[in-house]
This record gives sequence, structure tokens and C-alpha cells, in this order.
Amino acid sequence: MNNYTQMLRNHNLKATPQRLAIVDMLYMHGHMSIDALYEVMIKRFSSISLATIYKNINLMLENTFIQEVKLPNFKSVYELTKESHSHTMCEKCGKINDINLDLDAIVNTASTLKNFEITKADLVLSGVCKNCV
Amino acid sequence: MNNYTQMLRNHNLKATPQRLAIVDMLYMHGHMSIDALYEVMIKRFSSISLATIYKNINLMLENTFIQEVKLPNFKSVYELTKESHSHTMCEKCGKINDINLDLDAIVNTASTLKNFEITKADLVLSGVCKNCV
DNA sequence: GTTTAAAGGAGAAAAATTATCTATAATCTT
DNA sequence: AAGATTATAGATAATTTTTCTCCTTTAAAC
Repeated sequence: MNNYTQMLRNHNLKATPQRLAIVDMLYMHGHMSIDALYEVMIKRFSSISLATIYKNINLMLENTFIQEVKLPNFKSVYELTKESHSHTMCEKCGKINDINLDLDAIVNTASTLKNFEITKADLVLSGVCKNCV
Repeated sequence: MNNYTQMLRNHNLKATPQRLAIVDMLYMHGHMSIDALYEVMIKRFSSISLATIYKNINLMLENTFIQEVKLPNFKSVYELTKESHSHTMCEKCGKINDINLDLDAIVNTASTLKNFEITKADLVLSGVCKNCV
């Protein structure tokens, strides 16, 4: 039994081939939109329904097995849940990457400034990546 | 001729009553979703079409007269364009507020770290506001 | 192997967004 | 200020996106 099978079961999700493939695709590609996911999935499962993609994405979101990344001007992408991190997005090629940045100072400043208990910081840095300059 | 009328014209947008009201609502409420906007607009213009809301929001977005704020787990809200800033969102009451934070250090770090030309930084801090603790 | 509970697929339904068309209103021209 | 010009509002249809229903199949438990 592979890793993902166990991980899915730990989240009370049956390890179906479709589900394992979704996880696999997200692992390989890093970040994928619903459309992109459907496109690659239909190659493996010619009769897969778009509803299956949605159902699984939503289930995995509820179980925090995956997370949604909302992007300015683009459709959301999804990624496997990992340590808290930020994202860069190239406005030319659309490539999204993880980036580890220490936001503690900022979060603390904001917290005291507004008397606000911060539980999460979502940061997306948009621009042009080195390949697209 | 009021301020908004001139501002709209500067963006090549006719200053219709509906449009002025949208701008006014955004100014007063700060951040509004499409639904919330439609709800208040229909009180003033009983026959306003939802399409009018969408058309105007999209037009104003294109003209950067307003901006979209994408929020984790919630629908997007829109705000009048102003100086670059970040947002806090209370997960209990849903209230969204502007917050001015100096992200320069972070942006510079990210830029050199990934060799990435950053043009925009979108930061949303989620948590619990002082009123909801 | 049998049981049972969950998941997949097909398609309908619902929700969200965009497009089309015509009358009207805002702006421009003079 | 009046008429000409052009953009916009509203109604509705169309499209797109997402969710739901129903029935069959499959994974997991025993």
C-alpha cells in the first residue's frame, strides 16, 4: 500500500484510483486548476466525470488534504497541503511557485496594530519570472 | 459636477446614476461582493439588472477604477482603487479591513531569492477581530 | 467471498457570468 | 440649448461553472 493510499485513509477518504491519480497529479504539477486537472485526468480515465473532479476537490478541501490558492486575475489552483508558505505567480507564463518567507514580523505588527488574532496569512507575489523577462 | 463624475469620465466611463451609486456604495461600505452590491442597488433602482452590476464591475476593473480582493473561503469583494495595501478578514463576522503594512523587505527578499520581478503583493490576513473574540 | 458504505459516472439542475438586442440617457457639437 | 452621436441600462437568452440526483460499481471491513 503506497503513501497516498494511507494518507487518504487517514483523512477518512477511500483510496480510489481516480482519487489517487488526482493526488498524484497535484504532487507532480504542484499547482493545478480544475480545468487543467480534468484535462490530464481524462487521459487516464477516459470516462471520468467533471463532477468527480469537483466532488473530490471539495472533499479533500474539507479534509484539509489539499488547499485552494486564489490568484489575482486567474482561476484558483489547488495544491497538496504542506507547511505554511507563500506563492509567486508569473503574469506572463502563469507559472506558480511556492516560496518560504518569514511573515512573523508582519503578522505581529498587524496583530497589535489592529488588535486582531491572526490565524493565517495568504500572500501572492505577482510579477515576471526569470524565464519571461 | 461631483468628484466621482469627473473621476469616471477620466476613466472614459459615462457617469450614469447607476454607476455613481455603485461607486458611492463602494466608498461607503469599503468592500462589497457582487451580491451585497446588488442587494443595496436594487433598493435605489428597483429595476436594475444584475447584468448591469456585472458589466460595470468588469468595466471599472479594466479601467483600474476599482479592484478585486480575493478571499480564502469567501466570495471576492471589490473596492475603490487606492494606495497599495493589505487586508484583514475576520472569519467570524466576515468584516474586511484595509491595513497598511510595509512589505518592502519581504518583497525584496523574495525577488532576489527567486530572481523574480515583483510588481504586486496581495496579502490577506485571516483571523478573529477584536469584536468577535 | 459477502456485506455495506462510499464513490463514480451520466446527465439534470442550479448558480454564476456573459452576450445580444433595443430603447434611452449621457455627452459632444455647434 | 437642441440635435446628433455614442455608450449604457434593462430584459432576456446563452454560456459557463458548479452542484445535485440517481443508479451502478467498487473499496474496505468482516
